[in-house]
Amino acid sequence: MQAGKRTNAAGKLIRNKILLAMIDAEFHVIRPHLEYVALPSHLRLHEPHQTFRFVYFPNEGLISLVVVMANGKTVEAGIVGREGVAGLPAVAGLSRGPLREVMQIGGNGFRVKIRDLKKMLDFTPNLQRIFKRYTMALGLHVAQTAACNRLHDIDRRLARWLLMASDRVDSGTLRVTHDFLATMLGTDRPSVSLAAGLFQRMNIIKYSRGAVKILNRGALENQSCECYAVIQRYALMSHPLPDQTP
Amino acid sequence: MQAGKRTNAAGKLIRNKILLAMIDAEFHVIRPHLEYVALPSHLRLHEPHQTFRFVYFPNEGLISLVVVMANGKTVEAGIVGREGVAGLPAVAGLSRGPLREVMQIGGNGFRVKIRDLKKMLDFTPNLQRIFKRYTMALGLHVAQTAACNRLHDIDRRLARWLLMASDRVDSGTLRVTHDFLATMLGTDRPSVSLAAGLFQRMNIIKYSRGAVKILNRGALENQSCECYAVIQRYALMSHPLPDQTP
DNA sequence: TCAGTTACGTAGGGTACACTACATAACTGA
DNA sequence: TCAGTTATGTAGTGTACCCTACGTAACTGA
Repeated sequence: MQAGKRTNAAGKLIRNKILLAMIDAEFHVIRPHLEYVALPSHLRLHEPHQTFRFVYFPNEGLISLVVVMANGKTVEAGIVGREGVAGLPAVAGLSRGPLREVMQIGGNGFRVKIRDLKKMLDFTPNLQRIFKRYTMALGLHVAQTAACNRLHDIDRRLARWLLMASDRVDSGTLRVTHDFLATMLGTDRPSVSLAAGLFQRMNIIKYSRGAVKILNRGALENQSCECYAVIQRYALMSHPLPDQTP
Repeated sequence: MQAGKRTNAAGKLIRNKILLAMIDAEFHVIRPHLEYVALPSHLRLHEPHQTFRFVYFPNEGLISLVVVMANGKTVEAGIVGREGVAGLPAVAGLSRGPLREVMQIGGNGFRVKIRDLKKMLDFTPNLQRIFKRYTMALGLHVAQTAACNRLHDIDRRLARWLLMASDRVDSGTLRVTHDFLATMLGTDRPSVSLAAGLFQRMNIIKYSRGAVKILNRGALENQSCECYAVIQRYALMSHPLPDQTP
């Protein structure tokens, strides 16, 4: 069982790394509560200042943590793939949060009611430790992003974002538009088109109507700022537990 | 005792709100490990990518969490006063972090060796809950700061910073230079001087050689962006436990 | 008292980028 | 097939702010 594949009660295969990193004894506690849900692109899992209702464990796809200002401007503070979980403030006991959590790239995943999760947390100390480490690592990720958004120009931030997103969806092709990228990078769409057009002319990426393909990853890493490596480094620190899948 | 003032073993009065929020039974566990230390301005409590050695509970003063880029540019990701604690990644089990933790405004406080703290955490579940909530609240604070640094101009960010700092040191006078403010706001010193000069001509603040005095708090709040209110709101959520001091 | 240091004032050029506007090309559905 | 919608190309203007440079004023210590 330790070495076998995991599924929820309905037999849906689990790919989310947090669920896979749980120890068997505790996984059996959460398993009955794992509801398989489609997470299509642009779906908003949580709106700012609303009460959390679910915690989401994505199997695939990408969740953006976005700050929305009163004037409508937005910028991404963090990013969550199948290595993570969305709805963390609720786990820590904060009923609301200032972030929009939105599917940037679609996929599927599992959700658990906050109430159910809270009831089980006292009996799953190992999961608590996983949450603790992941929360901290995400916080450091957000901090580095904060600095990057202030200090680095659009070209480098775009390169960083593409690399990070690519890592989290395990794919060299990303289904995103310039418009959505602008929302993430805290800039406007023409600025993204300029930066993306530059990379395309350099044969680093290739894109068309909502799909970006990375052609030369090494070159993209050269274009990116140091923030990619920093975030990568501390993201890895959050997964000390062995992946129990074969 | 519940209603009395708290001190460390050497009799030093405790003003840090996390230590004051602990329940008696757990405070007795940590008390012998609380080492009273001076925290003078500009003291670096932790350097990026170094191993954490202590957790700090400031009594007064202000700790800045600063991201330092390879090119030497810096920007503040978060801020900690006597309501909080520095060195959180170590508490969560991450031995290092990308942030510089530096005293922005001097004071005194208590420190605990990471090793000692880790040993006691299993026996202090209530403190664990406090850390969990505070970590999350600080993460949300950092996220909002990230967005603010990207989307709002220097005037508003300066106003926000002065208000936040003033709240955390319980004082209308802040001992900071334009130079240090530039480091925090991720800009250069002349830009800070221009913004500060504007506020001074408006009789909102008054400053001279490293001391800024807030003359008209309401006006400063009007100059600030919404981020001040947002951060304020979620910072308050992190302190659900009654303050046990009279 | 005076040199050295630190903090702030200010100015001018350069640039990234925000904003607006409009054009084109591709997909979509009736 | 064609209108409507969506995604991207591109241009031109304005501006915040970065960068550098240099000046002045206040504090500090010998």
